[in-house]
Amino acid sequence: MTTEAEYLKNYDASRFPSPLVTVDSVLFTLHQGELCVLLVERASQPQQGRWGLPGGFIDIKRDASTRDTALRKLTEKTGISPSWLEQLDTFSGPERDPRGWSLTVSWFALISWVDCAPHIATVSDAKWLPVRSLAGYELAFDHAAIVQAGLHRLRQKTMYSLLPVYCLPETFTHAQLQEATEIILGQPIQRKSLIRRIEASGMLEETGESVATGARKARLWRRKPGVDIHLFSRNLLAE
Amino acid sequence: MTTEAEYLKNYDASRFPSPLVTVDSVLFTLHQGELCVLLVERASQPQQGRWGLPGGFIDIKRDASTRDTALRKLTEKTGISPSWLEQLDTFSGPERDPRGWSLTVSWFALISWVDCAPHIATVSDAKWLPVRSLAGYELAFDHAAIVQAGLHRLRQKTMYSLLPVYCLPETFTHAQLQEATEIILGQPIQRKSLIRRIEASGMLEETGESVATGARKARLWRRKPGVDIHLFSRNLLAE
DNA sequence: CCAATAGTGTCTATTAGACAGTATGCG
DNA sequence: CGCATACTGTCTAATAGACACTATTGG
Repeated sequence: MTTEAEYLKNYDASRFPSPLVTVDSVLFTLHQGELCVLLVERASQPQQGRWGLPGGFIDIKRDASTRDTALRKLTEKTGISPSWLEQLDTFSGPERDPRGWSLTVSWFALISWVDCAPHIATVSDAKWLPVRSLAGYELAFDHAAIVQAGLHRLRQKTMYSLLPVYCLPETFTHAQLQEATEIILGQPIQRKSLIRRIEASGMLEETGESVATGARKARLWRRKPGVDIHLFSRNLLAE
Repeated sequence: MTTEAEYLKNYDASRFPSPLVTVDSVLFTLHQGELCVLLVERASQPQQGRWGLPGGFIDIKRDASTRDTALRKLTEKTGISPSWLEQLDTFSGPERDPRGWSLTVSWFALISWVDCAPHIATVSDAKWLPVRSLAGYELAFDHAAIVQAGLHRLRQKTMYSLLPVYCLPETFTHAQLQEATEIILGQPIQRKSLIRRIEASGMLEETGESVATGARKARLWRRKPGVDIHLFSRNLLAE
């Protein structure tokens, strides 16, 4: 009989072959009417020179979870933290990375373009790619599939929540949220439906400010501090 | 400059400290009016003797993905494959396993009780625990949190799909599906609403058989082969 | 025929879609 | 004052909830 203490004293984690573990993030933003995903150029082998998702290995000395790893890697690239971050899926198998059996924990993130554009613009190994241009790229590893999973999550969740607010600056108008939603869904939505949802959600509050848009001034809104995302029980665009 | 081939030749995966990776599954079934989760008694350290989720290490020689690992471990315990299996979430951190920084990929699974009861009944280290009795158990590691995540997924998805069919035998009546749904949601639903959804989903077909229940015979239904799950655009019980 | 369960008809409630109508601000 | 854009009112459509009604089967 071995006690747990004795067992742990003699435990050697390297005795069994273990997969290569990485953490990758699909970070979306909206810019100039386009939904864009953040890509980084791989500086080292394998697949050196290819574009792929921002990510890398867990630093078990510093990261308290894979969320921390995702945040750390994104902060390195964008300069700031995403406004939204949730786990997406894991992808695994013997073939997806030439170094061997590998597993990546993927995260799904949103950020407003104005919040991170300055930093991205100054680095040459990171860029925003419009998702409609993805077809022309051969991404590293299976990152194309991970981006597709992220797109699917984004579009689904946009149908039953106000998730697109996390792609907008701190304050925004109804029209901006409508445009963000329409870009993500790829089709127009009813402004009235959106405004009804904003009221029902309890997620947003007026700042009291207005902005001129060339005609009647539009009220500015922001996320209520400490209020969680609201999930609706019906979808938009339920054909 | 190193080519990818040269790089891979010299690559040593064990150079960097890597997390301990496991795969665990939350397998639910319905039995005697109760929602139950499969637990196994840990035969070895750490946490020997505690009950926890069926799972274990990836066998990189045999498993083509963590789905394969989940299936392999479930098959060892239940004797057969679950009717539903989807990825749930990953849980990670330095404290969740006493052996060190660890990560588990959790899977969410459903099975009909009649399909696996015979095998479970013959093994002493596995059992079905009604979820309402979970409070009295100290599960191994953070498995209590993983079970809660599974329960949440099950209840959410039951609101916008016919997921409970995967807890039923191959053929079943409307009344059985209604009862399964009510046990999962913990409250009664309208039979008419359920039947409307069955028709609209296109997921089920009549077998042509009927069963006597003590009164009028009930028609039997089964999942149409090759037909995927249907997601509704509105929830049941949208208070 | 009666009891019990299966299955249907149909009215109401809720919320999205459509779109017309009103309000406001600037030239 | 006119126009563009912001915002509102209100009708329709789709689908869930409620519940009464009919159908079938065994005794």
